[in-house]
Amino acid sequence: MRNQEKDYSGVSVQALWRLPYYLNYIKSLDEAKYSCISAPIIAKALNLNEVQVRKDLAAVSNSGGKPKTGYVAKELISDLEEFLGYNSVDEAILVGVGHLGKALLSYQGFENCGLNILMGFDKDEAIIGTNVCGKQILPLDKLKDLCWRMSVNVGIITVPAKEAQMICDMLVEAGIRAIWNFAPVHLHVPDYVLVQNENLAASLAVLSKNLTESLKEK
Amino acid sequence: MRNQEKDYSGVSVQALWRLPYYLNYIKSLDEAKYSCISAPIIAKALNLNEVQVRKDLAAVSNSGGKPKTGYVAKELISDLEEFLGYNSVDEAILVGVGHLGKALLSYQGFENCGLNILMGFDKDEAIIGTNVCGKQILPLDKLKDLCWRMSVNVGIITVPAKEAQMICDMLVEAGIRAIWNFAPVHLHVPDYVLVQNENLAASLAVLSKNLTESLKEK
DNA sequence: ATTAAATCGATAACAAAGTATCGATATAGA
DNA sequence: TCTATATCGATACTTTGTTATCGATTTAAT
Ligand SMILES: NC(=O)c1ccc[n+]([C@@H]2O[C@H](COP(=O)([O-])OP(=O)(O)OC[C@H]3O[C@@H](n4cnc5c(N)ncnc54)[C@H](O)[C@@H]3O)[C@@H](O)[C@H]2O)c1
Ligand SMILES: NC(=O)c1ccc[n+]([C@@H]2O[C@H](COP(=O)([O-])OP(=O)(O)OC[C@H]3O[C@@H](n4cnc5c(N)ncnc54)[C@H](O)[C@@H]3O)[C@@H](O)[C@H]2O)c1
Repeated sequence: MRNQEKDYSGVSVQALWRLPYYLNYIKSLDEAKYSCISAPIIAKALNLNEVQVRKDLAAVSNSGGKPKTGYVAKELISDLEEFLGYNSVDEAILVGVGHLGKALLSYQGFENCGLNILMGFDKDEAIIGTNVCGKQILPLDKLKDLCWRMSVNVGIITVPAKEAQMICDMLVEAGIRAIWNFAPVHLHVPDYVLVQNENLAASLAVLSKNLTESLKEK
Repeated sequence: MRNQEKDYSGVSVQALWRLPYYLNYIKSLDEAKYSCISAPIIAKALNLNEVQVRKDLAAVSNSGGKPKTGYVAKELISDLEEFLGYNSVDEAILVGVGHLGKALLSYQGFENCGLNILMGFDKDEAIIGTNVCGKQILPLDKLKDLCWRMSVNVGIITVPAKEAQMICDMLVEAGIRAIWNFAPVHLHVPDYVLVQNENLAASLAVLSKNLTESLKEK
């Protein structure tokens, strides 16, 4: 529901979620001081179990670590980036250029993660023809043709919940292979299309439930 | 890393994530036609296992279901809402009123989920004093005092990654008990403070990894 | 009234993820 | 050079989460 189910390449879904944190942490280190980094140190920094870190790293890196010293930071970084696909760019389009859509369109950080959002689509005449951070906003009727022509694989849905399934169908029709869905609904897609849900309301529910329980404890 | 670890009230973390989808789905049904709803139907609609649905519902609802007919939709809705804490409001403040922060501040949907974002904080003079959807933007030096006075429990972090830990410390100092963190970094907090990470970059990594593998398959 | 079909709840089997342990090995310091 | 220690990788174990099965129960149709 939340994540993809399958675990590709021997890496579990949950492990995959941890990888960006490893990468981020290792990158944040002072290179001179930490040319090598060990599993226990990473584990401590990220509040994880040391064995888990070792296992996760083993799954994505052949570089291997040395007893006493740990792993070579540089190699880990490049292995993680390679594994996460940060080096190969996916082309994406976004549908629904409202508050959230605009935030995503203007975010630079995705480019470092191998996602290139080419343009936005909306049904609102007022916004069609404008651009957000240099990215054009186009009408929906251009969607299919452009996706085919530019071989876009990823579609981002930031329209209101009740429009989401319709837009989803349109994206599938346009040859999209993966959908990043921010609308709080379950989408129906053919088998060959991936859906990654980013359900902030669900996330919030988890937070508030835990908060309630945590406050109760005292 | 991604979620809270503990499973309160006999509901696993993963189950908790599914609950909002159940709620959403059941609410979307035509009341007249579906005054009762069965686990197999819900399972089919959300692409889940029937037994899992039954188990999840059993954990949050005492209403119980009847053979042949299923559960009473109305009761399920109210039990789910109650369990998820949608009836009791948490007060929140948000720090970092940039692209993403503005989107969150202007989103109405959180109110139905029991989250009330009172106001925003930023360090940028240009935005301080303005308001977003009726919510005031204040300078950081007002943060601590206001949080104490209004007994704010939830803090939302939407500042750049490198500022996040500092803001986090400030929130902890201000008595915040739960942090919803949108910056792609691991935050260090005392035991009694909850952190829910909303790491879009990590989410994207999962998506793009799966996409790559999925495209490879054919 | 009896029977057939659908669904429930409980239990049990299975699968996945996380953690502990242990021997092997590389390094730093005696 | 030798020894103590930190860390690795592999294996075994534990916990958590998912799925299958089965008897019991309710309803609707014969
Ligand atoms: N803003 C948030 O913080 C936030 C939080 C959680 C979830 N979400 C979800 O994200 C989605 C977008 O939220 P938002 O706050 O940006 O909403 P919004 O109303 O600001 O933007 C929606 C945009 O979609 C466009 N749109 C509507 N119907 C369309 C259609 N059929 N085709 C193309 N474009 C269409 C509208 O013109 C508008 O520009 C919603 O599903 C919402 O539930 C948003
Ligand atoms: N925009 C997105 O789509 C997106 C996606 C993924 C992650 N994020 C993360 O969310 C965070 C915010 O992203 P954004 O795109 O809104 O950035 P942004 O630059 O648009 O906004 C950041 C805001 O924080 C304020 N700020 C900076 N330092 C501050 C401080 N010390 N105290 C108070 N306010 C401060 C700035 O004035 C600005 O208003 C970042 O950590 C980013 O990595 C954003």
